[in-house]
Amino acid sequence: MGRAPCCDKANVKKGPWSPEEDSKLKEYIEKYGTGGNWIALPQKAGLKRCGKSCRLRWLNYLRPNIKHGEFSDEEDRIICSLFASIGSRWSIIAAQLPGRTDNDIKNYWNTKLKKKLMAMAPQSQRKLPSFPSSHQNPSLPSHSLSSLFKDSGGSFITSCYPSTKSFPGFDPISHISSNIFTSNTSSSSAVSLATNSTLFQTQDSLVSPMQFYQPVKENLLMFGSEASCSSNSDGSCSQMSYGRDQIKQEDMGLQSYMPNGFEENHKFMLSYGNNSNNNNGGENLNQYWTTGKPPNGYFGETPLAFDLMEDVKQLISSSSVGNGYNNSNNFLIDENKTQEKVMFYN
DNA sequence: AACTTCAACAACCGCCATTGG
DNA sequence: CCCAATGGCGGTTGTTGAAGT
Repeated sequence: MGRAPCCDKANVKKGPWSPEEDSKLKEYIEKYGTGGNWIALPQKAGLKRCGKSCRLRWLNYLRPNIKHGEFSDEEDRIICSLFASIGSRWSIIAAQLPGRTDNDIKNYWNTKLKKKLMAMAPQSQRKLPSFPSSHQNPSLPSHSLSSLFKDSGGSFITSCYPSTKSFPGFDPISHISSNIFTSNTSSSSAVSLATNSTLFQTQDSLVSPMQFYQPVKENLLMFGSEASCSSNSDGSCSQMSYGRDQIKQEDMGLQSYMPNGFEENHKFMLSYGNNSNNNNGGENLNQYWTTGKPPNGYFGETPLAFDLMEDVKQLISSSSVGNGYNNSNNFLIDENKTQEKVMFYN
């Protein structure tokens, strides 16, 4: 038996919204709020619309401070840079562009920005390379420019936008706020990206997508709303930490963030604990890593990025570190309990 | 003027994650 | 723990108007 429909399809209006419907919805929400229930809202507001449709209309068009119209060069830059990094995570990208909706950005990318990019590409490379198929890596963004780098040997973007050429789409994104990837919802995981130049170089010494990011801290790739870096005993620290959302909701998305340089010759360490000092979970895991054997697939096996998340999930759910998915003590947590992290060291 | 093509964007659909009974 | 309801997201389709023939 299939899922029950969210509304009575026969009795809901579809198609473009009329001004009357808009004002009904706007007035109702401004007066009563959404009540946390979109499904019930249309009936209360006197609308013959599906709840989902109301939600979309409100979020994409009616809510205050929505920006319509031309995208600025600055916005182009941010979109392109983020797309190159995380792929088609439109909601995350939209969170970095106040007033823009994910739908808006998606449309803008599909109709203009992508073409702009293609138009600037050399003739021989105008066809975007094929992306990894879903059976290889179903979670990889379908239009990930990181994949594009891999598949095209890294030459596509560089030949479009050599480093000497100023192009709004692929300048470094140092201007992006440190709370990049912070969603505007209750979960406030954030990301800051950093790398050293060698770490992210592709195997064939061509350009890496990460070169578009300004290094913030050497040898560090961190996902989290504040920069906390734990060093290895030898002082080296190459760390990636991911916000809670990346782990819980988009855990496989971790692969998307795996820079090429990590695929070989890098060890990884997974650490859990609370924010300032590792708790037992972290200690257990550190011990696991320093004294025990790493999970299969961690060292020198390619494609590491593809295997990594499975191993992380395995670790998290293993008895040695407890059930990290459900037991928040096993994550790094900030004082607001919004910043749970997984870290990797080399 | 009529028709066709194309671009832009609004809206829908289906899937998946989360939540709460 | 299970499952239905709901929310959120990304991909896709539909609609509209402008431009071209």
